[in-house]
Amino acid sequence: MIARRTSDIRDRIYILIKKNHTHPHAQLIYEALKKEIPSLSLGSVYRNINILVEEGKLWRRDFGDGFERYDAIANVHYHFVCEQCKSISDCILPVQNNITNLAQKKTKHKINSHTINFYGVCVDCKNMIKKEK
Amino acid sequence: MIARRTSDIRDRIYILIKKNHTHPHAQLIYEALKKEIPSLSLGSVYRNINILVEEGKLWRRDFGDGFERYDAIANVHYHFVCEQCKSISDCILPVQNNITNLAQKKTKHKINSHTINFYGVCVDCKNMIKKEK
DNA sequence: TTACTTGCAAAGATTTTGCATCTGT
DNA sequence: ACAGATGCAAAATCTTTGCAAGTAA
Repeated sequence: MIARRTSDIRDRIYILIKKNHTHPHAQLIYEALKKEIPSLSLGSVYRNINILVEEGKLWRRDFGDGFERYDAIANVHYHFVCEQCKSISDCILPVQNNITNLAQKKTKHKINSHTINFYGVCVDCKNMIKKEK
Repeated sequence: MIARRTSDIRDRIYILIKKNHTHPHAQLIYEALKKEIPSLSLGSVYRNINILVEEGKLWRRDFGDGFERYDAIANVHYHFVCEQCKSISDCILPVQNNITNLAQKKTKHKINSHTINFYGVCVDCKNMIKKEK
C-alpha cells in the first residue's frame, strides 16, 4: 500500500459523504466543497474519492443515472430511488440474511453479499402530483 | 408515440438480448451483430436500444462497471455479479414481495418494485482460484 | 412520397491522467 | 529532501446527435 499523507480535501470529502444521505456524485461534492476551498479542482475530488474507495472507506454505488455515487460504509442499508425525480435515499431495513441464504441454495456461485434497491415515487413527488390535481 | 417501421437491426438486437443472459452492453451487441450485418454502426445499436427501452421491451440495468446493460423483460429476476471477473448472470429466485411490503411499512415513499443484486465469486473464478493453489 | 432508419462523424457527458508545482512529514 | 497531493488541461470512455442518404409502407 502507498503511504498516504493527511489531506484536508480527502477528509472533507469523506465527512461530506458520511453526513449526506443523498449519495452525492463527484460534481455535487465538488460544488459543495468549492465554497469552502475556492482553489479546489474537480480532478482532486475524483482522485480522492478513488483513494477512499481503495482504502475501503467508501463504496461505489450506481443507480443508473449516469453518475457514480458513494456510500460511507458504516452499516449495511438499502436504497430507495424515486422514479420521478431520480433522488436517492436510504431505506433502513434489517439486513435480509435469509435472502442471501436462499440465493446461495439456488446457485453454485459463492455469494458474499447483496444490495436491494426499491423503486417508486418519493414523498415530495407524491405531494407535487397531489397539488397538480 | 412515433410510428415505427419494422427494422431488422432492432429485431436482432432484441432477440440477442432476450437470448443472451449475460446482459451484454452496446459495444458487445455491436460486435456480435457486426458479424452478420457488416454495415452496422454503433450509433444504430444505441438508437435502437433506446427505442426498445422506450417501447417498454427492455429495461436498462446498471451494475456499476461503466456500461449500460439491458434486460429483456419477461419475468422479474435477480442478478449475480462476480466481484472478480465482473460477469453478470441471472439469479432465479421467487419474487420477494414480502420485502417490498416490509420496506413499505418503514417509509412514506410509495414503493412500486425492487431489484436485488448478489455479489460474490462465480463458479469459473472459484475453479480458477483452486487451480492456482 | 412520406417520414422512419441508417452510417458516419462530430459532439456531449462523466471520469481519468500527465505534468509541473506545492506541501506534509 | 522525498514522495504524496493538487490544479489545470488534455485525454479517455461511453453515449447521444446532426446530417445526408437509404428504405419500409
